Amino acid sequence: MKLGQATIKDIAKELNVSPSTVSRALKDYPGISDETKKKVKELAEQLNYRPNAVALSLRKSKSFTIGVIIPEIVHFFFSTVISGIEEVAFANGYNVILCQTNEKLSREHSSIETMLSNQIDGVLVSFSRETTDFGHFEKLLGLNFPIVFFDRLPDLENITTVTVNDYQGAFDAVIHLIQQGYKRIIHLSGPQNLAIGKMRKDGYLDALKSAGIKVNPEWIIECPTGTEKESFDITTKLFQNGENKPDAIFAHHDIVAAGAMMALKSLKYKIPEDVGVVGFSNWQFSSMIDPPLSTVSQPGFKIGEEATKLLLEMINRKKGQIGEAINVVLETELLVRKSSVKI
Amino acid sequence: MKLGQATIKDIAKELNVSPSTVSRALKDYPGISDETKKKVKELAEQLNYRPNAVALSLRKSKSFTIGVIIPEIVHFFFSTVISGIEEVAFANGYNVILCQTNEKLSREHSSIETMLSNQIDGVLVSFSRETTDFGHFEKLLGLNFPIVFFDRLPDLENITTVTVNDYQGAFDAVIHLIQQGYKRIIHLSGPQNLAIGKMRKDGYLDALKSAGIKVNPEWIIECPTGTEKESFDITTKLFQNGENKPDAIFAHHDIVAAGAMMALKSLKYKIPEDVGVVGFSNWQFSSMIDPPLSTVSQPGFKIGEEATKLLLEMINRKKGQIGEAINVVLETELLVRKSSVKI
DNA sequence: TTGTAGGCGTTATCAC
DNA sequence: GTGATAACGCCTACAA
Repeated sequence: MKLGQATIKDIAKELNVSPSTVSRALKDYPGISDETKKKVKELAEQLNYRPNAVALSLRKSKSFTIGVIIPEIVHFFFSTVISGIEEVAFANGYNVILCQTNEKLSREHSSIETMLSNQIDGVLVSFSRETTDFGHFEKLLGLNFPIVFFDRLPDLENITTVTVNDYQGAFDAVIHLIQQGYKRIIHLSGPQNLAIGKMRKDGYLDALKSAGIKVNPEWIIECPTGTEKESFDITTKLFQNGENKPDAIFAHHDIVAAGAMMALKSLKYKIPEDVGVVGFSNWQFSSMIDPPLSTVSQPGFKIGEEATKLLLEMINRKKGQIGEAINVVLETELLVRKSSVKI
Repeated sequence: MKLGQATIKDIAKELNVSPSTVSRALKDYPGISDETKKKVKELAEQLNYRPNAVALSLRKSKSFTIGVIIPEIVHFFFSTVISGIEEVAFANGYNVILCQTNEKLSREHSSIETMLSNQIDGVLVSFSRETTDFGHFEKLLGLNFPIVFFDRLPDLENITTVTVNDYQGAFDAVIHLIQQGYKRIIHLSGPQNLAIGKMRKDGYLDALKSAGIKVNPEWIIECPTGTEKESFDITTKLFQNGENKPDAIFAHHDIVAAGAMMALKSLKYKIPEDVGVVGFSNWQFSSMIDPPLSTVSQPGFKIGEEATKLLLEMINRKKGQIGEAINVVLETELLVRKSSVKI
């Protein structure tokens, strides 16, 4: 009532009818005379009446609001996902409440608490890097509360998920490098406690195996934080000395790849002639760097869309009953640019 | 009640006390026996009681929710702003409802409507490119509804705003180019119906004037959509033929600059030797492209923080009474990288 | 120290 | 066709 907003009562009083009549008139319920309807609607228009969604939420025990829990908004990938979420939610009359966890478990807990307090109808989750125990989600799942996990999946049964085929994406990328004639392909991997990190590594390993290349365990180097600087340092160290140096890099994501490329360039290696590079995620910058970075694109917007569609279906009890698992896996696409084209 | 959540009533019934007693006990109101308090709190804990924020909103006519209206979430700048907003809101117990307009006025209207329906306590706005009439905001401002405009400002009096000093940022950038010895500096400008576009152009113009360089009106080329491709095409055309070609580009933002750089490179111009380039906004990719792009960095996160702080103050009626204008202007920082260092 | 009642805005149910 | 009432969950002035 900040705005001195008109309520149904105000309209009722002004027209000397009961609030229920006004309510019915506004919603074109049967059994209201056309005359009353008209009067009510006109006055509503005039007073700029706007239904109070909070009162409706209380009344209906439904808020038409969904929550989104995300590690970091500023990651390009996540921002595209949010964009997709927002589109579908908006189109269906749902609001989006956003919380970023900054990869902190504590923040994940409190975000969920406030969201539940706010009676969200369901939640889309990509959990934090710190999250290893999923009790807070299990409790909700046990109550059949609608949750869709996207991008990062917990090790739980009967959950609804949307991911990309990270394994296949990685596999394709490495096969591509092999086809281009690269032989000593290293992997700058992501944290191995996230499924996503494991999947990409597995794709890398299987690609090498399928080409009959023996895997050197030293070729897998973890980049836990995933910053540009980290991978710059790692790459510099790797290529500075020693023999039998790698001739290609498959990076866990584009930032890591970019850091590696900068290191290579500062060491005067030529990309792609001396070293080929492929990243993951198709960040916005990837096509603009020099040479343009080959990468595996993930359909972020689509992930957001799909996850939200599923969530809304669960909310409306069409799908996702207890015990029913739905797992959507979206395909990646290998974008071949200059950084990996030797031939 | 999706979750079969316990309510105050449930607790009251179980303990054979009245709901008001429970309410008071939970909030440590004076005049409740320690014994009752303890019993109530224990049971609340046990039942996993969680206050219903919706009921509270209705009761108090205050939702502890703020709205954010933003053109595009996937713009790096905006995503950093959102991040700042989210941080401050979260720290103060406020929720953030997010709507992106995709630069559509119609969407801006409907987003505001639903947000108001949801009884948001205030709103942070960066309006769409299509918005030229501000009636919908004026109406709210007239009702003393808390609004903070950021980044893009409407031409209205007595409003609360947070921006960066676009003029100064542009001025600094162009002076820098001049100091580097560039003489024929063109400006790939933004849409001139946004203040931001005008400010940057004015900074450009004044910098040239202050250096005694006569401005050639043909040196200002508008890039209305601001895509990479657009600026690639414009730049290609510009540098392909004709004499007395420009020797530097000041671009309205980094994407435009990146498009221009790609065009220059494909025409075999050397950056920065033949042509210097400076962008605006310090997008994430800017330091990673080749050569790294000099740019004017805007403190996006800080904008979000400041705007939210102001909004919360207005909501709590500490500042921002009718007729009081607060305009925060944050300073930009020129980041000199390779793309503009000739000397 | 605790209980009662009314109300925030809306609508479903029953009554006239 | 329309009105009165109760209820969603919570808080608080007032009463006891």
